Amino acid sequence: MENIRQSDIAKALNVSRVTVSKALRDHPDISQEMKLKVREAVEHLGYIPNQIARQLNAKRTYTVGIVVPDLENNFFSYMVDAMVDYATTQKYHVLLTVSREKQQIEKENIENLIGMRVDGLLVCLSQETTEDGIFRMAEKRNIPLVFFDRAFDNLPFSRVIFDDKAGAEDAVNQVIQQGYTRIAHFAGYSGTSIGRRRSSGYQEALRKNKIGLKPEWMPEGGFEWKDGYEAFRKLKSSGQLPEVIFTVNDRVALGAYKAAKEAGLTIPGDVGIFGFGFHEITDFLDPQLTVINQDPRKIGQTAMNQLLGEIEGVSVSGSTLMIEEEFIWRKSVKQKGY
Amino acid sequence: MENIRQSDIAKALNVSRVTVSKALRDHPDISQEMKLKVREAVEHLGYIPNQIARQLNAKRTYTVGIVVPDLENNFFSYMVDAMVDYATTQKYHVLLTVSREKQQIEKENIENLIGMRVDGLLVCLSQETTEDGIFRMAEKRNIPLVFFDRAFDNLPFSRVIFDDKAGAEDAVNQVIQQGYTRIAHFAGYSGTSIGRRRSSGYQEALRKNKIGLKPEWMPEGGFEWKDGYEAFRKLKSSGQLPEVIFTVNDRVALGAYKAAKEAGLTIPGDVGIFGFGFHEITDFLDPQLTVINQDPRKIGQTAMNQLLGEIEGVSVSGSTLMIEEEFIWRKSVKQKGY
DNA sequence: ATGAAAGCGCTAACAC
DNA sequence: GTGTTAGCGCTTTCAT
Repeated sequence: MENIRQSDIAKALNVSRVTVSKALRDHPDISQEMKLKVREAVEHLGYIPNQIARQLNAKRTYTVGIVVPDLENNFFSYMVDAMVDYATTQKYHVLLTVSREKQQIEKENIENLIGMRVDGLLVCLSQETTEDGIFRMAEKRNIPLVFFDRAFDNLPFSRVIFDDKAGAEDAVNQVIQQGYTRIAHFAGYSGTSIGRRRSSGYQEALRKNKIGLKPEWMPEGGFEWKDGYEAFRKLKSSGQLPEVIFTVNDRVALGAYKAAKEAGLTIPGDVGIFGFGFHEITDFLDPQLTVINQDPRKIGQTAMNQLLGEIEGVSVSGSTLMIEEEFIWRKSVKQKGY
Repeated sequence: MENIRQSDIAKALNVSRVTVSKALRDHPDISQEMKLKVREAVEHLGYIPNQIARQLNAKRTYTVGIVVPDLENNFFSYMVDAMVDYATTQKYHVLLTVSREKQQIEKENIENLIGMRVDGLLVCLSQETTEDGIFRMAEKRNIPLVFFDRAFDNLPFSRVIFDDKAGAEDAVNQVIQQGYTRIAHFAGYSGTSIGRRRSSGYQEALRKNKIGLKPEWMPEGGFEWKDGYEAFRKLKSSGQLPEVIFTVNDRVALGAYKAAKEAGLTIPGDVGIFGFGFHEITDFLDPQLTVINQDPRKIGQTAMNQLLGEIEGVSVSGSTLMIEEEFIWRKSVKQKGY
């Protein structure tokens, strides 16, 4: 059985296709009797409207495109989950693409999605991305676009991002209030805005508390557990171990745990560790990670909501929405109790 | 700037729209000179073909629909990641939906995707699903569909599933070969095919080794960490602790770890634990989990490959593809060294 | 080598 | 109340 069309129903009922079209959309033109007949035929024949045809006509697809760097990272999969959830409640469809952290793939994804005539775009920049050409062209085409989690600063699109600087500063400050002064930071890359914001919160907290910065305590590396592992080993072999390490994310914290344990050090006894993070993994770390908690669902929901708002013309583009973070004390940093 | 069309290019070049259409698709009819001109104009005007119009005409969308129970579960997000990856290399788009483990939402998702005229469907059944009506209708409509990870047995669609029975049987057998006889199984739900297959592999291994089954050592509960936690506590308070526990998945293992540690028991000294699992979490468990390793990317890749094959008419529907699992000894079960 | 005509399935404007 | 006409942007015969 092939797909059946409105005209098939029309033929079966001996009326014109337009009558059917109108009946389906409950147009006042059509009599109740006719509508009933049509509905029966729809049921009986298993008619499902061809959205493609509708979309061509309406010049609208009720579809949004998502470009995400990676879905294996649970952080992103939570965001996408929340986006799909919210889109579905609003009767929008979701076309999903993955950039694999590559600028070139990201660009192709966006072009493909524009070809598919999505009503709007949700993008989280790849770590590589430095060129904004493709975004300029989206701007020219008036395509609603919202950045989430990672964004360009100098483009007229809305952005939904965590308030990392405030989160980091608050956390480091709380740790300092507990009496710590020797606090290192495993900083990811300063080439990314994420890395910069977190580092700047850290530095701000030290500065406000009149604690000097030590470059050797702010090693850059990356965002994976291997990077935390390496950074810890280097720090250890330098003989300059701090009291507490603030890691740029939970994967880096994981690596630091591993290296610390291998070196025969206990957490938090010999060294405390805390960092940005978000989900159940950090509950099961031993000891539980003290964390600046990020809720990826919040960012996903907010971003989709903002985008749909812009599409429907009820929200203004170019907004910056900051998502709050919460510092949660757990076992991996000792509370001295000052 | 609005979207521009082929006719705009045609106007600019003073030729007919058909000439442009042909030039774009490198049709032999058109002169090199003309093609160059067209390409320049495309570049200059920023023309991007309207795929919606193409799709309506071609009666094909080069889009596949995915229905997945949940994206927060890393197990599924890995699968989806692999699917998107593979689809992209084959120039297919992906429409993503999430069923939240609800039969009703799953059904609506499938209807929506059919309305969007996807070329094929990839579905992982929700835990609730018992009715196959919607799948019967997909069958009638000749829509290629491939089940992944969770499937109906009695429908003429292809299925890509882990060979859990073999995996469980092999693992339990290996453990028995190490000299263990007192092995319990935290079994999830026997209402799911996953639960049944894993349990049946466990039972088969015991039977073949002439070890009696003890119902009190095969508690059912669920698939979350709380369930492993509860099951362990019950077992402990019954005073009937086995030497080794085989858990239906890694989350249940996690719960068992937690309960064991709270009870002051060491792993693997007082009790060994192993189970189905797949990703980095199990590397960071302390001790590392001995695991029947499942690779969700394999299932995702294979399922997408099978579906696209069926769409293109080169693969036969109704196939069952079994994905192999690998038993990996790590620290959570002692190898006695027999 | 180029173009005119028709159609993909649906909707909107305007008759009858 | 129901039907006719035209068009969304593109492709595919079939003429010229």
